[in-house]
Amino acid sequence: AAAERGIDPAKWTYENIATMRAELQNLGVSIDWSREFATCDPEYYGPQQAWFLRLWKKGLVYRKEGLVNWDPVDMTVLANEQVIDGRGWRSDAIVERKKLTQWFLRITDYADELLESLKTLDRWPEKVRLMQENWIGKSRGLRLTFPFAGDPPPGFEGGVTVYTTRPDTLFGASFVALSPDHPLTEILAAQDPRVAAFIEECRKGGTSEAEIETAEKLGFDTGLEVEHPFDRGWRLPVWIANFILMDYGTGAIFGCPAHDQRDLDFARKYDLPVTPVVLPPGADPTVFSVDAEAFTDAGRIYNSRFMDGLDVEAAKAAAIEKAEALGLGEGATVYRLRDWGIARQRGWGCPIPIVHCPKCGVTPVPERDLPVRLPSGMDFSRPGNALARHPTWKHTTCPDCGGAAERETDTLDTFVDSSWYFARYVDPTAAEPIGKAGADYWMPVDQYIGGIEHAVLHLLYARFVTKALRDEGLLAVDEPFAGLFTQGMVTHETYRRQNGEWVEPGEVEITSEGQTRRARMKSSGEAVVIGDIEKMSKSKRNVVAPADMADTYGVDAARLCVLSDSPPERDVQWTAAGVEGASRLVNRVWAEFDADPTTTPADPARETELRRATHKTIKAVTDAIEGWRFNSAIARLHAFVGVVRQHPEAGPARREALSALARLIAPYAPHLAEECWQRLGESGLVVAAPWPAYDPALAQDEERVLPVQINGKRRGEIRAGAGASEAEVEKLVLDDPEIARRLEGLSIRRVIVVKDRIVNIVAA
RNA sequence: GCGGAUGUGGCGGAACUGGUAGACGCACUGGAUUUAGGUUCCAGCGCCGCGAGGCGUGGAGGUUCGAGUCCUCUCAUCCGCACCA
Repeated sequence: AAAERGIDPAKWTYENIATMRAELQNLGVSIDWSREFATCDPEYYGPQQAWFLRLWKKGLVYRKEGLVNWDPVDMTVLANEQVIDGRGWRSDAIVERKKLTQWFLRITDYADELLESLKTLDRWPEKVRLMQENWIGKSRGLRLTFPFAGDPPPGFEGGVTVYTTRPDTLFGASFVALSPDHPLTEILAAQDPRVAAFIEECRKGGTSEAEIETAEKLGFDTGLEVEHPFDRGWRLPVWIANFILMDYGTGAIFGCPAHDQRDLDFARKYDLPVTPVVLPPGADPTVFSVDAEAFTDAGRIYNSRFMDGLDVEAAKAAAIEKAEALGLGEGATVYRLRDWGIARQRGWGCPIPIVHCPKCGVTPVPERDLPVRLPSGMDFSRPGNALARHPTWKHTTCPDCGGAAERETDTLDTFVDSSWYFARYVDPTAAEPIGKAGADYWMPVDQYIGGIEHAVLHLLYARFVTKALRDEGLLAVDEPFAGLFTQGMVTHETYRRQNGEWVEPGEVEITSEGQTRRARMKSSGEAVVIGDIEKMSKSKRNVVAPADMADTYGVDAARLCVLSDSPPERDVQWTAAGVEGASRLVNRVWAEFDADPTTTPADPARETELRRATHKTIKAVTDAIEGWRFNSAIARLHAFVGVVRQHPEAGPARREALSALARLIAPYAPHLAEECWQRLGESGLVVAAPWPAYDPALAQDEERVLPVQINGKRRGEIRAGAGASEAEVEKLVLDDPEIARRLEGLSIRRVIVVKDRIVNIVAA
């Protein structure tokens, strides 16, 4: 964003922060600003570098080759988001998957704990725990080696080792397939230009799993053959296939087309055999066949020699036992979770505090020399790493030998920044990365709030970093967030100029002609393309701030409007419609406090009526807030104001009602509430006043209206006292002339009375 | 492709554990106040039907005295898929 505007990213970032801080303050959001920091402050990323080095010394940080999106025209690494349909967003060149030495954090060392301690997070949404469980993807299976028929290819030892979660289907194998990134594939590519060409074909396009998994399946028959581990006379062809990920399992699979859909698609395309070995319950083994759809459910094993007749689970165990006895495999636990690649080739980020010395190798910067600061004057006008091409920054001396050396020019993924900031808030100026006294007092975070889009990555990284820092003695908790609430996405229409540039909604003027809506730039009149409704994001620029609404209607109306629209966990399409209603509520509330009450003496029945409404409202609003149903709470306040207005008589009931109203509305409309509180003659601030309590006896009606159904259809209603017994209610129903008329000619089979709820008569 | 959600009037949504579907708000319609417009107030407002009544919670089945809610299948949309963060 800064490069697009030709300004320094630091300036851009701090200006944005200032804007947002002003907006939050204007909205009256209660934040302890004394603890504020930015993750791009050296005072923050310095301590981050300190713990990074501690993890490095511990072996939790390491370097290995990883795949990146490479734009061959701009000669730069692209983020997945910058790869559109396999092409670079600026250059439009076909992106290649390229290997680069990268920095990684060993999150997989914590895979089991990350999975197990999900169970302790009882104040997290079930769906998030489920998504994390699936993401970690623990599976029990078999690691199994298929020996080569004949000698292995030159330069390669042993056979092809695959991992499978379905060893029960081994007799349905029809091929073995390697990832294009498998070591054997690379050896073959060096020997055979056709293999090299095939790999090159496979590497076209981005690195994202979605892209790889939805790409058309491509295969290459290497001509090599392996022996089936359970029948050495049975030979299987070795293919290379683009849908096999090097990062999962062993980077090689055996294909069982009858019982795996991807294998089946592959087998159909390349005309490989399809042999069913799991018989669906009730199917006839002489007739059953697999056509276009693989059978992946449980059944009975057949066509499988020593496993015949077993169920799927028993056969898995039998196959693992057999493989172990043969010395060709062993039962294995495998995780889908991969180590976390944290290096970015971007100038604007936390520098990795490492020096590369020609003599000493990879050398950490001593703690006394931290923070390693970003230089000023980086050139962001071209794509690529501005830090790497800075003229002087990287040249330094080796902290160990004192000889000439170069700094690491990769920076840390900003996910690292966001994985521990909450622990820095406990003491933002502490000398240690995390102030102990503060952490002991504040951690874990009682209630964390974030968008559902963070369900896996951010929340998993933060959990991992917490555990890693705990093991370093920097934290004493196992989990960072005791409670989690996931907000829905706020979405808005997107707009693009003719040149493809995203445009902010504020710059666009919309006109409607009947059904068609057109958009154009307010400034130039240039036609703008109206795009999809998507989550608000900086990159798509479809962000709207509530500030405009506050300017027109006041902050309290804006707050009420935002909160009353929909429950917070649900996605919302941003609209200013509804702010009128919020504004009216503010005015109506004030009108009640501002009005001179009538001096008519209060009628006891009306007093009670108002008191009941007050106590019911307190209960409903309190319950709604505790259940995060802010929209329902506001609906109840709307209704309550109407009742208060119907009871203008001065008296204790009205005073009780107004006192409750001021306190109940305070979280939503704090400025209004304080004015109302003062008008009541109360001292102090309403935010400091106790939350109103309700009397349970007053918070319910004395009498209930029970609908009466006949055969499930509503046919009338009766009035009964609250808590009336089934017998009492049944008598009232049967005595009701209207019900009796309805039942003429019918005989009653059964009367179902649900206390205080409903009556249903089954009659024929 | 895989994982997770969501789907209710013209619109945002309500309905806590299976028990009156549509609270509350927006929009709209009519009326009162006003010279007029706006504000404010009152009333109406799921669909079909003159009515009795019938039909209605994406679609198709099922369980139940009773289903928006539970089960099976299905469709659509959204979020995530490891370099947007």
